[in-house]
Amino acid sequence: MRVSIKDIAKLAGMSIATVSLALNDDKKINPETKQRIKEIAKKLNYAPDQAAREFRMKKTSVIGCIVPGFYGTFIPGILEGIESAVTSENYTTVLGFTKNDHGKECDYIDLMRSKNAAGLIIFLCGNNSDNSHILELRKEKYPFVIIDRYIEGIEADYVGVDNVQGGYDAGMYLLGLGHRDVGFLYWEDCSSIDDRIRGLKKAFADSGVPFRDDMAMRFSIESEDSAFGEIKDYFLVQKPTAIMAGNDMTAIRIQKVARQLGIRIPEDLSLVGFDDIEVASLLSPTLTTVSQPIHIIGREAVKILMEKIKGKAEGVQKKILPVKLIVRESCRARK
Amino acid sequence: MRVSIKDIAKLAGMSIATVSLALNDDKKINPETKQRIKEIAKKLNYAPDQAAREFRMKKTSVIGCIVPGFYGTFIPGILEGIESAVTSENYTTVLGFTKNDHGKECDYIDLMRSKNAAGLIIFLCGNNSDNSHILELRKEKYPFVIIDRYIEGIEADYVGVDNVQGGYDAGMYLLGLGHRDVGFLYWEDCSSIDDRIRGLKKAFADSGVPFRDDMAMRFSIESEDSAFGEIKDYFLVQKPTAIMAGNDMTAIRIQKVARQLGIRIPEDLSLVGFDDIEVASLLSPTLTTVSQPIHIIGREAVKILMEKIKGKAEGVQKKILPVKLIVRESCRARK
DNA sequence: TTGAAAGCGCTAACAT
DNA sequence: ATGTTAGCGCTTTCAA
Repeated sequence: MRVSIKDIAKLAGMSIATVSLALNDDKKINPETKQRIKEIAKKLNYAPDQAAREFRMKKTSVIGCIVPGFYGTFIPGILEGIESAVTSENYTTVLGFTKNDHGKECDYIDLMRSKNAAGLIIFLCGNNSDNSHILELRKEKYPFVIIDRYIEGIEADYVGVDNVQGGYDAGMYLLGLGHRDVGFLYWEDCSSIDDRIRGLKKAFADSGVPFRDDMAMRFSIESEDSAFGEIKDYFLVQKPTAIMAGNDMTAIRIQKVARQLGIRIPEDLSLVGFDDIEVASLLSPTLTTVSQPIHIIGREAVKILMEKIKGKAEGVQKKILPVKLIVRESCRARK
Repeated sequence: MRVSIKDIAKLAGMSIATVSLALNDDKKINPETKQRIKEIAKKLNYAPDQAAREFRMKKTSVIGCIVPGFYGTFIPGILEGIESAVTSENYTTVLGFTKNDHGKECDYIDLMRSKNAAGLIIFLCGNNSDNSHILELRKEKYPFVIIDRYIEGIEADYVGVDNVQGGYDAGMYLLGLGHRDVGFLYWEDCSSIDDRIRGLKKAFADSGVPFRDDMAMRFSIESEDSAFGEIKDYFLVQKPTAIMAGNDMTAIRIQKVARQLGIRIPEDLSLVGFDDIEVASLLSPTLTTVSQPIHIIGREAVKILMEKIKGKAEGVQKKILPVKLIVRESCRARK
C-alpha cells in the first residue's frame, strides 16, 4: 500500500489536516511541526496521490494539445516546444489529433474538458466555418491558447508568426532580383497562407508593381497526377519567372514539376519556400525560404496559457513572432 | 455546476448506485430502467467525472508515450498511429520527450507511473547501456511495450519492423544491378541500423560476394562541414558504386555531398534510403528506399498494450512488421 | 496553531 | 432488481 497523509499523521502524532497543510506550506502551521512532518514524509518516501488531489481540487495538471495532425515537421516541432515548456512547469501534455476534422476538434475539446485539463492549446483545423466551440470556451473563461492559425474576428489568446512579413520579405527579395511575374502556389487554405499572400501583394503594392490575382493559385493534392497537371498548366499559362510556395513541401513539389517540364531552377525560375524544414538546405539547388521560430511558438503558447491558468493575466494576448528570410541558391536575378 | 449521477438519480427517482450500475451496463439492472437512465443522462448531457472515477478505481485511462523526440517524420508518424488507436479505446495519450537522454527516460517512466498511467509505450533512446528501469517494469508486471529500437537480451513486448529484411532486400537489389562495392553510411548507432547492416551483409554472404567491413561507416552530424568532410573522404578512399544509407535523411545528405563532388546519381553512384519519407519521391532523382508501415507500428503497439492492460495476454509478444523496397530512379546497373 | 469533520463523484460490497 | 452505505486520499471550513 502506498503511503498517504494518514501514515504520516500517525507517525507525527498529528491530524491529517495538519499534515496536509504542512506539506502544502501553509503559513498557519508552526515552522517546527512543518519541518518535522516534511522529514517524516521524505523518510516514508511519500508522494501525494495525484488522482485524489486532482479529484478533490477539480483541476488537473494536464495541458491538452489539440492539433490537426503531423503534416511534415512543423507541428511536431511546435509540439516539442510545448512539451518541453509544459514539463518544466510540472504539468503533463496530452495529445489529440483532429485529422483536420471540425467535429473531432469539438469532440477533443469536450473530452479534455471532461477530464478537467487545466488548459488547452489548439491548432485549429483548416476548414473552420463554425467557431461556436471556441466562443464557448471564451465565454466560460476556460484557459486556452490558439496557435498558428487564427479565425478572423475571434478574440482569443494567440501565438503565431508574422506570415504577412514573411510574404512581404520574400516578395521584396524577388522584386529586388527584378522579377515581375511572380506567382504564389499553395494547396491549403488557412490564415497563414492568406497572410503570406497578403504580404506578397503588399510588397508589390509598395513597389508600385501590379500583382495579378490569377498569379496566386491553389492546387489540389488529391493525387500526384492532378497536382502535376495543375501546376504544369499554371506554368504554361502564367509563365512566372519566380514562384513563392505556400511552404517548403509545396516548393519541393513545384521543383519536381519544373524539372519534369525542363524548367531550370534558378536559371529559368526562382523559387522561395516557407518553413525552412531540414531538407530545404539539402536540396539541389538549396531552397531559399522563410524560417519560423518553431519551438518558440510552443514555448510562448505555454507561457501565455500558464499565466491564464494561474489567473495572472487579464485580457487577450496576441503574440506574433518574427520570421526570417533565408537566402540560398534557388533564386536568381531575372534574365 | 456539472451534472453528476446524483442529478440523474433524482430525476429518475432512483438511487445513485442504480444509476452508476446502469451507466456501466451492469447486467443486474432492469433493461428498461437502464434505458430510461441512459436517456436522462443523455438529456442532461452527462459526462462522468473522469478524475473522480480514476481516483476511485485507482487506475487511469492514460497511456504514456515516451519517445526521444521528433526526428523527421518517423516518430510523429508512429505517434499518429498510437494516438488514433488509443483514442478509439477511450484512452488518452500523454507525451514525454527524452531528448535521447537516458536519465530523462527514467524520469518520465517514474513520472507516468506516479500518475497511474495504465500503460507505457516506449521508444528507447539510442545510447542505452543501463536497462535497469526496463527490467524493473518487467519485474513489477507493469504493462508496457517497446517500439522500434530494442535492447539485445531483454525480454519485453515489442513492435518493430524487419530491418534485417530491409537491408537484405536493398542489398540483393544492388547486387542484382551488378554492384559489388556497396557502402553503408549512417550516423546513429541503434538496433535498427545494426539490423539493416546485418541484412545487407547477409545479402552479400548469400550471394557469395565478400563485404568489407570498412565499407560501413558511421559519420558525425555535429556540423554540416564535418559530415561533408567525412563522407567526402569515404568516397575518395572506398570508391563505392552504390550506397545504402541508414535512412532517407542520410541519403539526402549523401546525395548533396555527391553532387558537390561531381558524382552523379544514379550514373556514377546508386543510392538506397530507408523509411520512404514524403520527400523521397519528390527528390531528383527520386529515391529508391525501403518503406516501413509507420502507422501500423503505433497501432500494433497499442493493441498489444491493451491486451496487457486488460490482462488478456500472457507471455511476451514480439511483432516484426514487414518492410517493402520501393524502386525509384536513384539506382542503376553498374557500368 | 492544530484538530474534527465534511465532502468532492464515483464504485462496490452488502442489505433489502 | 434496486437501495444503503462506506470509503478512496485529499483539501478546507470551522471549531477548539
